[in-house]
This record gives sequence, structure tokens and C-alpha cells, in this order.
Amino acid sequence: MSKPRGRPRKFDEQAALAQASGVFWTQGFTGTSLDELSEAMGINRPSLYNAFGDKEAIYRKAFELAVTQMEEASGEKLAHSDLKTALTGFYDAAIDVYFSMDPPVGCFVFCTAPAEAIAHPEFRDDFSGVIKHLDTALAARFQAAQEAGQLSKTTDTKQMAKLTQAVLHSIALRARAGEAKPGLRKFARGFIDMLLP
Amino acid sequence: MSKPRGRPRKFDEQAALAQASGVFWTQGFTGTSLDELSEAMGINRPSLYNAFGDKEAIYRKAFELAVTQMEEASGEKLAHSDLKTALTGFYDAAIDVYFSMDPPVGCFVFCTAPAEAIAHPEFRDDFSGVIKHLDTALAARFQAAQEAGQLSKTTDTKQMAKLTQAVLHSIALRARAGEAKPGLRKFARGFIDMLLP
DNA sequence: GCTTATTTGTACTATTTCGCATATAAATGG
DNA sequence: CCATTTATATGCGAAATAGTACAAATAAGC
Repeated sequence: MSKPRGRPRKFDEQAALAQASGVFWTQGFTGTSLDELSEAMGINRPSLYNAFGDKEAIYRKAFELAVTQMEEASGEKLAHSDLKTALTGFYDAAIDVYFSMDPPVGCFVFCTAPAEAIAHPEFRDDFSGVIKHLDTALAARFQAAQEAGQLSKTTDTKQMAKLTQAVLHSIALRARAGEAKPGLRKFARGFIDMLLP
Repeated sequence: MSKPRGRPRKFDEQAALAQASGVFWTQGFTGTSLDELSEAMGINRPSLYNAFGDKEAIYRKAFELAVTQMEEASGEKLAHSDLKTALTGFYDAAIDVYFSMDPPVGCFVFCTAPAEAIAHPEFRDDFSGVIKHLDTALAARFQAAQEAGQLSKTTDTKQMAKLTQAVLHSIALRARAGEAKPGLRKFARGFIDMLLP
């Protein structure tokens, strides 16, 4: 609890990472220079290394932060007791994030991260982890719905989870391609209606 | 028909672009240097500029080539008279492309291209064009199935096309995340079975 | 054979990039 | 007040990068 010994930091670590996240999000890992990061985070390069490590480490921490925020926002919506409401809220939350910048940039995880996944296996593992985590979260939600009698016992919850995530993937990509928000929301609703008539 | 005037080229334009496509595919636009391209294509830098233009121009031509090959392969499968066979072939063809390299790299269009779409609006338009083109092709295929009596007249063919493409998007991303081929084929088949019971 | 047209290859430049060395600043502990 | 610890700031340096100038090479046209 005692204050750290040396000169105090001039920046907030989380806020700085949030800035870094925004830059990586729009420009990608290789497309972002340390000078740009330094500028956006308000920290000069030597302090960056001191606080976060090299460029890869900064990227992974920024990525993790973006994922955490995303999972918290959508996870909350997904927990709603009514499945249809839960799914609608889940997609809407994601779409809101995809359109949170100007111009809209789509998804960090599903649009930016994949490009670096081949050259950087650690990035690929981070990326793969998000997909798997979401698979299990969605499958668990569908299983809960089955037990609550909102869903037929015969439906394959894992397959349904993958399909639900597929729609999210598509929305992410379409948002980055420049499609408008209402069309994407409509697409999500159409899918939900088909799933839960 | 007469032979061109000056010194003849030492390389085949299409083959060289195919090589460039492979490099961009795995490393992205910013992740690829002109030296790497020069090396992979077997053409030194000044000749690259002379033949194709700058790095952006090379990228767009390589992208276009990859898209064309992809659309030809999957379009052929999609044309099969039986809808179920057509869709199965469509996905299998795509999956084969996604696993055609070692290690498997997933999709150029849906995994690599999106990352550059914000910084390069021309790339975004190329990317967006593929999505729209596939939307119309799939919708047309479903409409044909309706007219052939293989599909209920009440189904929304456009929505169905988007859903079908969503599954493709997801397969592309999962392939890049490192998921294995059989699981992705199974996912596709599960979707088709759900669509056409 | 000579001119013209085009490609190739070497070499160059200006810029950007990452990472670090070194010195200075700002805090705590005693 | 002094030693210790940590952060900041300036700036260096080696490597990579995009793009180009220029001369040599290789063809066709006449």
C-alpha cells in the first residue's frame, strides 16, 4: 500500500493503453509506428519501453484491454433472462462498439487482428482465444435456455453458438467494409427471428 | 498481334502477381516490403514499378487476381443444379483454398484485406465489392432454387444469402485462428442441414 | 547497321523505423 | 540532507524502406 519509491508516472496505464488500442485498431500492428503510439499515448518512447515493453507487448496489452471491454459489454446483455432479448442486446452492444469511432472502424478482434495472425503466432493465439471463449459463453447461454424451457432440447447448442458467432463475424466485417448500422441491426434481428420463431 | 518493340520481359505477369498475392496474403500490405515482393516475384524493384506501378497498385492487382480465382472456383460449385450439393461444394471449395498453403493461412479477402481497409479507402472499396458481389450471387442462386421448387417461396433470399456468407466469413476467420479443416467442414454441413432439412 | 523502344540491373538518396545510451528530474527512506 | 529508486527527455545509431536516376542490355522497324 505504500507509495512506490521513485519518480511517479505522468500517465494512467489503462488510459494510455486505451489510446494505443484505438491506434492499433485502425492501423493494425505493422501499420502503427512507435512514434505514432508515443504521440497518441502521450508517452515518449523510452518510457513506453519501460512501462509496457516492446511494440509486441504494447499491442498484446492493448488488444487484451479491447477484448475485455467488449466481453464485459456484450456479456452483460447476454445474461438477460429472455433469450431473444439477450441475443438482440448482444448484437446491438457489439454493433455499437463497431460504430463507436468516426469513421466507423468495425472490430479490432475480427478485422484487424487476423491480418497479423500468421506472422505473429502469439497474436494468433490471443485471437483464437477470443473465438473459443465466445463459443463456450454462447453455448452455455443456449444450454441455460434449454434448461429454462425456452429452447428445444434437441437443438445442438454448440452448433448454434458457432452460428451465432458467425453472424457476429459477418457484422464485424461488413461494418469495416462500410455498410451502414441499420442494415446490420436488421440482419441480426432477421437471424434471431429465424432462430427463435 | 505484332511483337512489342523493346526488350522483352523476363517474367509472366500473371505468375508474378500470383506470387505477390501469396506474400500479401500471409503478411498483409504494410507487413510486406518491396524487397520481399521483388524477391518472391523474381523481378527487381525498378521493373516492378515499370510493370505494375507502386506498392498499392501491385497489391490491388494481386488482390483482384486472388478474388477472381476464388470466385471462379466457388462459382462453379454453386452452379450445381441441386441446392444442397451446390452449397456443400461452395463451402468445400473455399475451405480448400483456405488450407492450400502450409501452414494454412485462411482467407486473403476476409482475414488480410480488412486490416488495411481503414487506412486505404481504395482497398476498402475492393473489399466491399467482393462482399456485395457474393451477396448478389448467393441471392440469385437461392432465387433460382425457389423457382425450381427446391426452396419455399416465402423465404427471404437476400437474408439467406447474407447468412450463408456469414458462415463463410466465420470459416475464414476460424481457419486463420488455427482451427482444423474437418471441424470447419462439419460446421458448414451443419448449417446446410439446418437450412435445408 | 543504325535508330528507336522497352526492360533490366546497379547504385543512390531521403526518410522512417526500432531500440537504446545517457543525462536529468522527481519522488521516497533514513 | 543525502543516497536510492524510478520516470522522463534528448538524441544517437543501425537497419530497413520506398522510390528513382542512369547506364547497359535486348528486342523490333527500317
